[in-house]
Formats: sequence, C-alpha cells, structure tokens
Amino acid sequence: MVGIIEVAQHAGVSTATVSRALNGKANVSARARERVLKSAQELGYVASSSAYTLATGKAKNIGVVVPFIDRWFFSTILEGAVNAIVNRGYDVTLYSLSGGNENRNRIFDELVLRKRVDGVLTIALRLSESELKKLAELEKPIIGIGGPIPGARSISIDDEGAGRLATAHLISLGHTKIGMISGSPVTQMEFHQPYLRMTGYHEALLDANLDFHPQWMAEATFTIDGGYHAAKQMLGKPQNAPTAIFCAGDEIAFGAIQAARDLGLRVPQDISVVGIDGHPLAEFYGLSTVDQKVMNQGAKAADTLIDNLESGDKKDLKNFEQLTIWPIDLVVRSSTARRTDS
Amino acid sequence: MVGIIEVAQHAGVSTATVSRALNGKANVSARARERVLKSAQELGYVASSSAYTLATGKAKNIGVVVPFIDRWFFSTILEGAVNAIVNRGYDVTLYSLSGGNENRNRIFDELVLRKRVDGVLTIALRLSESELKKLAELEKPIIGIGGPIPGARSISIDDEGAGRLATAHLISLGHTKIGMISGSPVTQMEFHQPYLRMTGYHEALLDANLDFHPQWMAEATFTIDGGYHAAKQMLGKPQNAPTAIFCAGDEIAFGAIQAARDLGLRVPQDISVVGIDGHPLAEFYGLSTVDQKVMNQGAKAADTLIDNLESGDKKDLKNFEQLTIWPIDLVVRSSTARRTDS
DNA sequence: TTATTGGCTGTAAGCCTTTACAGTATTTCC
DNA sequence: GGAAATACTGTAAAGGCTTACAGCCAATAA
Repeated sequence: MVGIIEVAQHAGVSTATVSRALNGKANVSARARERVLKSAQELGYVASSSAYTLATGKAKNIGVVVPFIDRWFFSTILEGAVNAIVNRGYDVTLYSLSGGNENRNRIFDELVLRKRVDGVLTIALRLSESELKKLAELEKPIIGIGGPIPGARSISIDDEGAGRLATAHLISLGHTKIGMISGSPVTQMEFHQPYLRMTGYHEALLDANLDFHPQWMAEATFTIDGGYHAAKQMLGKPQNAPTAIFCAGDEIAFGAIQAARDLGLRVPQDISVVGIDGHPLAEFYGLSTVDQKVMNQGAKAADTLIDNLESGDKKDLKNFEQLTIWPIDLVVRSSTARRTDS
Repeated sequence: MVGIIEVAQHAGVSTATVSRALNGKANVSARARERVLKSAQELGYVASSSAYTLATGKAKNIGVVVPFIDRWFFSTILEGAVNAIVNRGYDVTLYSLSGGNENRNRIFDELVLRKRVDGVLTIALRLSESELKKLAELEKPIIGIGGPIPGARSISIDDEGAGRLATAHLISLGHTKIGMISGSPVTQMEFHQPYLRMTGYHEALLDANLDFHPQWMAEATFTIDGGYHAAKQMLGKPQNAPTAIFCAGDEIAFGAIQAARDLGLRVPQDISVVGIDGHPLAEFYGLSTVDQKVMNQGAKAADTLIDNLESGDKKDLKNFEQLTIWPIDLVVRSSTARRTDS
C-alpha cells in the first residue's frame, strides 16, 4: 500500500510538501506541486481517509437518515441529496430506520458520536428530545426535510398551504362536493403532513362557505392501491358522491383515478382529481398536482448543510432553529375540470 | 470530547484494558470489564471510528454502488442490503452513478482506495476492466447483484430462465400468439437483462414450435407509462394482435394491463399479461409474475460479503469468480388465463 | 517450600496524515 | 552590498485508538 512517504520520496520532497500540494494549500512552489501531483498520479496514491479524519477532525462525510428507502418520496429526496453531496466532494453514510426502531438509538449514539460524519441530514423524521440534545452537544450541524425541527434548521413545504391550494383549485372550478383522501403515517416518528394537508383542505372549504361531510373524508396508505380502495368506497356510494377529490399524495391520486374509471366515471368530466407531489407518473395519468419538486429539496438541503459546514463561521454551526419554506407549484393537467351539472 | 483516556481514569484501569473490554476481547477480568462498561456508559464514550480504522485497518463500512436510487428495483435492493449491513454492525456508504459518469472514476479511485470501505456491493452494474483490476489489487472483496462479474462473486437470477418460465406459462395456457415487451437499458453500464429475458422468450417459443412475429415485439422503459404506450401499439392493431404478452418487468406489465383495458380488452379473458419482478403492486393489479424477491437479494448479497470479510480465511478474500443463481418463483394471479377462442 | 504456569494488566509503539514551528533560500528595497 | 521581507521547505508532534510485549501476582504443581 503506497503511503505519503513513498510519494514524498518519489517526488524528492518531504511529506509535508506532499500533503500541502495535494490539498491545494499555499506555500508550495509550482515546481514542487507539479512533481508531487505527478508522483501521486503515477503511484496511484490517495490519502487514507481515516488518517485524514484523525488528523483534521473532518470526516468529509454526511449522514443521511431516512425512514424508508423503497418508497418514491424518500428515494427521490435521497437521490437528490446524494448527488448534491457527492458533487461537493463528500461521501454519504446512509441510515434507514426501516430495519426496526432498535437501530435508531444505535444510529444516533454511535454513528454520529464516532465522528463518522460531519453533519446529519434527516428526511421526514421527527427527532426526539434526547436525539436533538445529543446532536446539539456534539455541535454537528443538522438539517431536516419535511417539517420543522426544534433547535435546528429545516426545509419543508407549507403542507397546510398545499392542501389549501389544491382544494381551492377544485373550488375555483365550481366544485362544491369535494372529498379528500388523506394519507396515513407510515411510522410513529414522522411529521404530521397528512394532518396539515387535511387542515388546509378544511380551511379552503371554510373560506368558500362549503360544508364538510365526513363521508367525503377517507384515509389511505400513500400508495396506488391505498388510493384505489379508498376512492372506490367514496365514489361507489350511489348518491351524494363528491364531484372532486383532493388526494394527499400523487400515488393515492393515481389509484383514485383508476377507481373512478373502474366505476364508469370519466375523469375529469364526472370527477376531478388533484394530488400533491409532482410524481414522475403524474404526466402519464394527466394528474393535476401541487408539485413540490422533491428531488430538489434533497439537493437544496444537502447544499445548505455543507455550506454551513464550510463557512468556518462558528455561529453558523449553532443550529439555531430556522424553517425554510420550500415553494410549491400547482400544475394543472387533465384530471381536473370545471364541474358539469349532471 | 471524552476519549479512551478519560474512561480509563474513571474506571481506574489502563487504556489497553478499556479497549479490550469494550471490544469484547479475552484477558479481561470480569470485574475490570464491568467497571469499564459502566464508565463508558456514564461518560457517553464511543470510540472514534477513524482512530479505530487507522489502528486496525478495518473500516466497518461497506460501499454500495447503484446506478439509480429512485427506481423501485434499485431502491428495494438497497433497502434489503442496508438493513442487512446495519444488522451486522457495519455502516453503508452509498454511491449513486445517476449524477453523471464523471463521478464514477472518482468513486472507484478515491473512495475505495481511501480505505473508506472494507468491501463493495454493486447493484446491476457491469464493471470495467480497470475498475475490476483496481478492486482486485486492493484485495477488497466485491459482490455484485444482477449479473456475473468477471473475477468476482455475484448473485443473479437466471434471466434467460425467467423469460422462458414466463413465456412457458402463457404457452401452457394455450396461447400461441404471444407478444413481448422488453425493457430498454437505462444506462450503458448495466447488464443485459432485457436481452437475456428476450432470449428466454424466444427459446420458449421455439420449444413449443411457435412462430416469432416481429410485430409482437416491443421495447419500453421499465415504467408504467413505458409499458402502457408499447402495449397500446401492439394491441391496438386491429388484426393479428397477440392474445398474451410477456413483459420484462412488472411496471411495464402494469402499464400493459392499463392499455388493454383502455382498448376495451378484458384481462385476462381477452389478453393475458405476465411480468417479472414481484413488485408490491402486483397483487393489486392481479398480475401473474415471476417473483425474484428483490429485497432478499440485497440482504443475501450483503450477508455473503460480510461473511466473507469476517471469515479471516484469506482464500475467501480472493475474489474468485462465482455466480450464485438466485431462485425465482412464478406467482400466478388473475392476469393470465387459458386462451379463449374469440 | 520453590518453581511454573496462567490470567490479567500496563507501557509504549504503531497506524497515516496534517500542520505548527523553525529553518533555509530567494527576493526586494535602501 | 546588506538588511529585511518573502517564499518555500522540512522536522516532528499530535490526533485517538489497538495490540505486541513485558511484567506482575496468585494459583498450581512438585
């Protein structure tokens, strides 16, 4: 295994100069730098990251914690975050909580403590008091996506506003019988998106002086089949069915569209459907949706975290609470239309 | 920051004893061990991983390389692998190639070389000559999922056999006009699954003395809308449409089912559809499919890799080529039925 | 009783970098 | 030409752990 000493000998300089040259530090003559670079290249030398970390205290590594990997929302944020992190020259250590909650303690205790990571990015995760305390003690910057984190930085859309926007869109099309299929939380430790989106729905109804009917409210897992079954129940009732449905997520909406069709209802003539997300299949299904540019959220959070890390500014490392509201955008397609009196 | 020295003082022993006790080594009296554990607990001590790695040469970390994260197949394997790895007490460093190929070199050069990882798990990735050489030189064990890797260990289903099995299932139901929607590779550096599955399809036809009609062959991206569009073309032709379709992936099959319905064809009465994968939505769509237990593949590969790593057996570290064929299983649901003469 | 063994324990070297500090060569300015 | 500043360069300490080796003591054997 070739180390810094071999490179130094090969280049005819000291290890200090090799280190300086390779790390782009000042105080290295052009000639020395060139020779070092060439030697390192030739010998295929790359500095040991553990020695680097031990000496500098920097791990060049970001810990990313997700509740699940194999779901569209999480994997998409992850994709955005991972690419952004790698582009900044950092590695990512991935922790998934899907393996069971007993891992959770270990993750926060050991992995962060062990100086494996310089900072932590959590996705759609509420942190417990003690977890926050631990992270704060270590002065590791944290950033969260999906909801506010007490004492730390975070990025989230305005879920309530998104619910209001989607519902208002339906109202503006003349709908008065508007149902909602909400999402059920997948784990205990998530944010209250479903609840907030529902609140937005209620507010929009209230603003328009529309009644809320409990039978127009359902809950489903954030999947196509969840949405399908819920919508089938809601739309299958012979009378008093809504003419429009707001779904808390796009996948739910895809299922709802499917269910409507299976019931012989035309979308959008007989029933309008709107979702939240901006799922890649929304285009295919012609789904009108509140786009929240999921992948970009991951990238943005990662960049913010690393900016933070690198802005030697100590004050920045203090994880003062700060919630950045991520913009959303209503994309109207063919699943919503003006209400037709039938 | 509390280090091993503080723990040693607190417990009234030497650092050597602390290290031995914490790592479960022999030659520590029960009393000393207990006191060390208690002190470490009280002080909230966890050994620095960089120091550990530097001293032992072990990173307790597995590098996982995927072409994409935000696609069902990859994220599911990843989920399985990550959970298995964490259960073995290792971390996972995740590399995605989706950010562009210029990252690829960096990943193999630096990240592995830098001793960040003890081993590498690649998912659905063909490795180049030089990448294999690099890994071999470093004597880092590698394992791949999705196809054979020259000179290294790998796990894969028999793609040709899967194609044969799916097609034979349709044939056994009396179908003679059998189409196939193949998948298009997403990146250059993937295995030839689409091609192999197609070969299996051809073989099965040949075995049954059935003709192959080029117009019954289409290609689609591995997505619902890809399958939808391809199937619509194939089934939309007024005459000589197939009565059954074999899709190279479940998502393609979902789209095909959709397309058939939109064309007024009943599944399975008018058209049978079979896929490959075992996607969680297969149940919902009633899709007959060749289940390849994707998540388990990830877990199995991870466990094999770590077994390898820990079986101090030097011979095992030689990455002798070895392809483990992963079992598949035809799951028959309601999307396939006996051909009815129409 | 003494000699041997075996179980524990501690000291200190080693893992591979980075970087403070001191030292040398070169340039600049009177 | 000499002094002072500048630009490099090298030596060696530090970072926090593991572990080889030597030392100690109590237990066992003779």
